Amino acid sequence: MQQPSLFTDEAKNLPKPERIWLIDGHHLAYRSYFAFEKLTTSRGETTQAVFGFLRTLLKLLKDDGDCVIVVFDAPAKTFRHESYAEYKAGRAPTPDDFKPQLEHIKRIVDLMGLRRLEVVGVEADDVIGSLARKGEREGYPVRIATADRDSYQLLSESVQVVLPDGRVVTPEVVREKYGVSVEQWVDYRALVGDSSDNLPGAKGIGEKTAAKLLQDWGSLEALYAHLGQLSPKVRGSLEESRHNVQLSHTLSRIQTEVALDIDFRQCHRREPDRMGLREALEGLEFGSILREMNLLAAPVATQEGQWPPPAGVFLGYTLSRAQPMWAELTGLGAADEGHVYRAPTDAQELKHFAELNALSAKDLSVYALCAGLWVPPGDDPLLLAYLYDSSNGDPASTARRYGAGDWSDDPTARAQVAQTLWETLRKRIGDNPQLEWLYHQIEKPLSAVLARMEFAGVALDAAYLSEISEELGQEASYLEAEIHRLAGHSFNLSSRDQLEKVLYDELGLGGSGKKTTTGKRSTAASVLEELRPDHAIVDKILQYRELTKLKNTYLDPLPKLIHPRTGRLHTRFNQTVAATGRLSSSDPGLQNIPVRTEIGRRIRKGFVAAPGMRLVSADYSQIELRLLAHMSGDENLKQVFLEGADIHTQTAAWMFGLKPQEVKTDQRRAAKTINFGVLYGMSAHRLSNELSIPYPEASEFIERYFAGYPRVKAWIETTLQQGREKGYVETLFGRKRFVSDLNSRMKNVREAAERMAFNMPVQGTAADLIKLAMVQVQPRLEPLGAHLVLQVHDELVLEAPQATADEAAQILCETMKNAWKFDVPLEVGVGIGENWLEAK
DNA sequence: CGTCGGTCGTAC
DNA sequence: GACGTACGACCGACGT
Repeated sequence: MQQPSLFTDEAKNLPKPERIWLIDGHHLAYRSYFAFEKLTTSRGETTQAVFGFLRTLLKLLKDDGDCVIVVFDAPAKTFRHESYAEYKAGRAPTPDDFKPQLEHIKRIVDLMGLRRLEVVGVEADDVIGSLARKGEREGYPVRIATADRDSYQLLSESVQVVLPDGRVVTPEVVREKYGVSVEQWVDYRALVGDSSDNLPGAKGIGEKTAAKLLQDWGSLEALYAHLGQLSPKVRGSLEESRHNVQLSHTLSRIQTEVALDIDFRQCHRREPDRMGLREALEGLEFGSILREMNLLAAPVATQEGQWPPPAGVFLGYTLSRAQPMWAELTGLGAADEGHVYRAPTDAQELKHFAELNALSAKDLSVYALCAGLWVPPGDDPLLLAYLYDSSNGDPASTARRYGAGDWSDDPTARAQVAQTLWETLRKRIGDNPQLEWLYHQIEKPLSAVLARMEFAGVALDAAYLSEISEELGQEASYLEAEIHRLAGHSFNLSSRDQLEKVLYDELGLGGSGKKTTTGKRSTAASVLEELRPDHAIVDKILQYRELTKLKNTYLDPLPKLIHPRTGRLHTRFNQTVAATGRLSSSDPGLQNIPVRTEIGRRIRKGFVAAPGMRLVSADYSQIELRLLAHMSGDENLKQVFLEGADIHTQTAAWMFGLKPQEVKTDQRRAAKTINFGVLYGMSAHRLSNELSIPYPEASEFIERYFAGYPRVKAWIETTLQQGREKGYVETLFGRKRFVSDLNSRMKNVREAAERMAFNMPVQGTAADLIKLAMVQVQPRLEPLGAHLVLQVHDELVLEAPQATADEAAQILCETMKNAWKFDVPLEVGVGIGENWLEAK
């Protein structure tokens, strides 16, 4: 597909360019910085000014742009000049992340073969003004690309301004829109002013008045010469603002007589440096611009091939809805290098393949299972993209980011995107053996395990859940009536805004002073807990909240999601969502089924084994702390686990310098809270709340904790150091998470980034581990007629025939324990039951 | 009428 | 002065 491009080879050295383009580089970049939505690379580098600049430039030039001069302010400037420029720009000093972007822009301008011009000691405006006049004198049509309205003074028969949105401004446009001639433009600007350009103008004189005055009197000079003949109001304003008007006039006036040694005949565009451009744009992750500039490897002319295709193709497909268990196939196609294949829209066509290579291959595989076929997912470029950078997970934005094309609704186009993305990412990952290993040993085989789990689903006792729902519903409506009575009127209890008014305004409760992010007074449970003694209504509200939460989130929705054909509940296990490498579960999410409260546990009982079967649940004990022990190498922490001691008691012993048997319950409780909190970066503030102890004491506890486990502290520091230097942190197996903001100067931003950064390696290694266990255990369950049904981060649930349940439990437990060898042993708790609660 | 950000609450 | 990772219900503002 040949399309007009900036980079076709047609731009030969012609004797005389047809048109001169003058690009206000600095101004367009600066405007893009603010006008475009914030954009960063996966490494956290801000890029929207570069992106916006290029987008605008490409749009404006299209294929017309033989002689293009991009003008920037020269770096060597006097202090006076700089403050003057900033005054003129009317903005705060340039943001820190703008300058690096400007450097990218300049480099790219050079790589594109455009003429870049910086004249020391002359502002870009004045360079452009002088070039425009020069071009005009020499008989060229001139176009100036800028958003700066001061440039209108340069307009003439042959000089036009093009705004970033593509609109062309001519003298007629100015006359029509503003009612003044271009010769009057500077005077007009001086009168009206412009707050965004920080031109003060004349107080009280707006666009209409200014235009009228200039129409009547011709010029600013004439106005001031005839002040006596003006209305008192206008005269007063002009006199009072004389200084500002003069200043605005000076600031707006663009120099046009700067002598510049430029020969437009020498400004023809040079051949772009394609390799350099490609590298630069890839580094910036501008996939869409790479495509637009036709910089990607020339796509081999695609031919229509005969269906069925040879093995090894990538499939593209569309489903009627996102949940494959509930979807119909609406389109199917395939692509390899050089061919596309259109397929009949029929699941049976998938029989042609031993495995399904596709973007989101697991979904297609699950769909195939619904249609009675088991074809495991094969290669999935999205899994590679996710390993390459765990912020990649959705097909559309990933395809765009790496220049693999638009994620359209056409199945063959999707297949081509899959093919392209696969090639691109394979190259990028090629030199990283850990990511290769994660792909081949974990993510790819795991996708097949997950497909079967999703299709297997889990049985639900709907009648039992509906009984609970009924009971909770009655209890809730009783509580609601009571709450309305205590409040003195009825209101929507589900509205936290209305509740806020009732509690704090009408009933005058004090509150903890805790505010939400938007400044409202919080009604969260932790706040209400403190208010409980102050008014009887509070306890009722907390109860009401618990009941309706469980009813509305679990009891009522879950039975509706039972599949009519299987009679079971089928969650989706998302493999490319969580930033740490964990799985997520949705439609419905089954990784947050209640268990902590009594009613919560009743809900868990509703998850049951099929008749004649048992549920087996196995969970890692203290997995993250064990991995922390291994990864930090802390001898004390390792010793706790090597000895099989109680981690919380032993931690208290380290902290308080006691023997384990001397540890008091409060001390153990404190240690337990810190053990849980340390990996999340819990603050002393939070700890003092949690334990109801004074802040200094909480602070001291944390110090003692790190004193007891010195290498833990060191490991956190090392991890953060790596994050700051490399831009990413990683798990034991090399799964990466890029974390920006570790070098932010804003304390709260930086510290939030730090908590993410040192949490990920531990949370992510735990995720790697259980995924590995899942891949290992799956084939061993098959002979027993058992199969996995759920994964909840550190827990696996399987369903096994009653006869083999014990053996399945044993295998599950052993596989989890031995999935990988660490410096500390892994403990796994296991249980068997007719429902999930019993099994745990 | 749908979408989306904010708030809240479940899990690990 | 915010404790990491998710999903999802509900409200209310906003756009069609």
